[in-house]
Amino acid sequence: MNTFVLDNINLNLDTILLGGQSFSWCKINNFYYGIVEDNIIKIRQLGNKLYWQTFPEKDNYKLFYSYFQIDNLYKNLNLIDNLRSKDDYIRKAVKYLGYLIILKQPIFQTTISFIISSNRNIPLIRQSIQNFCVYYGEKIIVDDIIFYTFPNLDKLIQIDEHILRYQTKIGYRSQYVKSALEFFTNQNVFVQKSDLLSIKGIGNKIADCIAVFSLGERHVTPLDVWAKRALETYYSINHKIKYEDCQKWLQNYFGRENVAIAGQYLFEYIRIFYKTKNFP
DNA sequence: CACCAGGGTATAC
DNA sequence: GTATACCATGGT
Repeated sequence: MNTFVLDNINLNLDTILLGGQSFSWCKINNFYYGIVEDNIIKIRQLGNKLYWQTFPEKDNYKLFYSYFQIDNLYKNLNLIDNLRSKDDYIRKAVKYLGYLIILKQPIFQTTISFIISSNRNIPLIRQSIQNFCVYYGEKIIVDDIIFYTFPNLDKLIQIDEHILRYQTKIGYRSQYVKSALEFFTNQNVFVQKSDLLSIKGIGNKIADCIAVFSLGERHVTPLDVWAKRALETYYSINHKIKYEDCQKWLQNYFGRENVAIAGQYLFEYIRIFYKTKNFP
């Protein structure tokens, strides 16, 4: 395993990897294993060290550094410290959740994943993504555990829409996946948020998921039912406020560069305590 | 049985 | 521009 030494900080990998950002990580024997398109990333945090390895290509520094945004790590943690002193709920959320980072996930897998996420809960989304991998991905064994990679464009485009719908259990969203596959077939490398809105099944919220979790956008956050609950509960913002106006309010309140990470804290924090209405 | 889940589309006004 | 029905699937 490779080692990355953290400067006296502790990342909350449970929330970062198993929360709302990605649906492709699992925790086995205290190691996290993540399916990142053709690769598996294995990681564990012990004391102030991150131990990591990649498969099947070993020691893929480029992948690890990019996915975990290592080059921006301390800058981003600084932003969290600034936010904490500025807002009481962020302060509570950081106190409870510790340090979170926003991953930079590959565009194709992220787009398919969040198209599938619409109007469903996280366990069900996970299950569908896993179906994609098991049925259409490549088998790869790591530590005697069987994984399946996320299928690529060339593979998925061969699958009949009705078969895909039946096997992955994504229901009516299969036509949205098809639209995404056509988009990537005609798209050369660079993807912008405005392009994503041309895909059927992608509206404001899912486009923001992809922008934040894959394209590195920082000045918006996905406004789903949980984010709206957080805004209504903590900041008395009516949930009927227009989507774009809501983002503007967040930019004004938290600062333009902080909306994504602030939103991530509010999302993960309220999801834990919403039922009890008690926010320690 | 009703209602909900990291929503979006089509249609109607 | 805004409101509403509808969309599959599985869990509670």
